[in-house]
Amino acid sequence: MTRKKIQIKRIEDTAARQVSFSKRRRGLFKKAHELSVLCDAEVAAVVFSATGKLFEHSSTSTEQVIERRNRQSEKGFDRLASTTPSLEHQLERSRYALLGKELAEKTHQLRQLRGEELRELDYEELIHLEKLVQGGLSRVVETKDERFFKEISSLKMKEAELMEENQQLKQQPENVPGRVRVQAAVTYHRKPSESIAHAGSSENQCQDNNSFDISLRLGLPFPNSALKG
Amino acid sequence: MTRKKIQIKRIEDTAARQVSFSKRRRGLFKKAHELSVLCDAEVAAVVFSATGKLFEHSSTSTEQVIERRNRQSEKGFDRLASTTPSLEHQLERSRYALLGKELAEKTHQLRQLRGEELRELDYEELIHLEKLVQGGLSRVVETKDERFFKEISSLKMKEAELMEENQQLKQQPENVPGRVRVQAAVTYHRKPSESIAHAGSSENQCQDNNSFDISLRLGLPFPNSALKG
DNA sequence: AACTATTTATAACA
DNA sequence: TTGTTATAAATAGTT
Repeated sequence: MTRKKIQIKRIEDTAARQVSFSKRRRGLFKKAHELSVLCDAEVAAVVFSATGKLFEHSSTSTEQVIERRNRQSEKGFDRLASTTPSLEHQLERSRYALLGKELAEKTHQLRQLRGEELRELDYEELIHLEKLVQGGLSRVVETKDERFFKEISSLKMKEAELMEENQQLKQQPENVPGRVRVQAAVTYHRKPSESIAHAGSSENQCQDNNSFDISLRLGLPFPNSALKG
Repeated sequence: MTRKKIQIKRIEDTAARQVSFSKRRRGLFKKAHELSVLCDAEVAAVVFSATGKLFEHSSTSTEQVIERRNRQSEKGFDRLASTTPSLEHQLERSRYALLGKELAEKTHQLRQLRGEELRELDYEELIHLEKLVQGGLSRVVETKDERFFKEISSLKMKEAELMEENQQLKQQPENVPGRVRVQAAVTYHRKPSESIAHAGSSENQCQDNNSFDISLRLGLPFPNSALKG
């Protein structure tokens, strides 16, 4: 809160959000530390970044604080736990339920972002959702165009290089040490004329060009997942 | 840290310590809240006072955050695994793992729909994603405009009805059986003239109109969830 | 609980 | 990322 007062709502700019996250996380942990020391308290703070990374700070150990918290809040549950199958089982059950809840929530959010299940949203919420989706769309388009532009430039550069090379080769028709390079140039030149017959010429070219190989998909944790459902 | 700088060490004066505890605890929770909202993070803070009282704050639920933390380090399973690898347990564990995988996938999809983590998508996938988001946006806008239009029409109809009613009443100034309706009409007529003095006349009118009550939010399964993150 | 004089935290910028 | 700085926010001591 400086240089300018900000509203407490999601920071849309990704870079700024990440910077803020780092700084504020440090700030939070410092405050937690001070509280524990100054006031003789036991404090634990657990933070997950938007990317799912875990950060934690604790005056003792997070385990210990969680354990103490469980003891504190459970009290009446112990008797029930001993009667039913096993404590472990119950724990697992509740963890499972919690996970299911999270999953349901995320599924619901997904559907809303895709423009479904909007009946339950009021006017203001719809406007907010629109802004959210609009923001997402902008970023997608931006990324797409960026990549498009890069690939175009890369292709143009390569084209220019090859044309120049060919020009030089034409000027010295019978040059023995340059033979291999001549073949490469010829291969390149043949392709476009071939592809008039086929439809997907640009895609074929892509496969020939290493810098154009965008099959990062093999490294995807969830290949194409966002696109299919 | 004011009036005088203090050292970060246990405050010896009991009263001062308690006051500081209250103030700083609130401060910590506020910071935790801000971090979660601004940076789209999941945050939980657990505090035990020196007297053993438990305070906690969490962007979602403390349970959920603790659970996620367990999942993250995947140490939660180790305990179970070391005890009884019964068939039942194994089944449950695999179901749990499956659920976790789904959750991770959905989380990832959500981020992509919001225009993040796009690096791993190739050009075609980006185009597909763009269409998807565009479709969602269209539906959101459509729904929003539909609702807007409905409310406008409803208001206009109401206005027309009332105007007609007033017109009729003006033509028969002293009509005994119509007395109740005259009062209603007069009430309606007085409002706008009153509201010249006040500023927010339109808002006041809205509150009078049931069809304009858009507080469906109370029925939301996950209130605002899709909109906040 | 309020009030402020200060210290701290931090948003924007570099 | 790391640092700087102008300003907002938190809060120690006080009432």
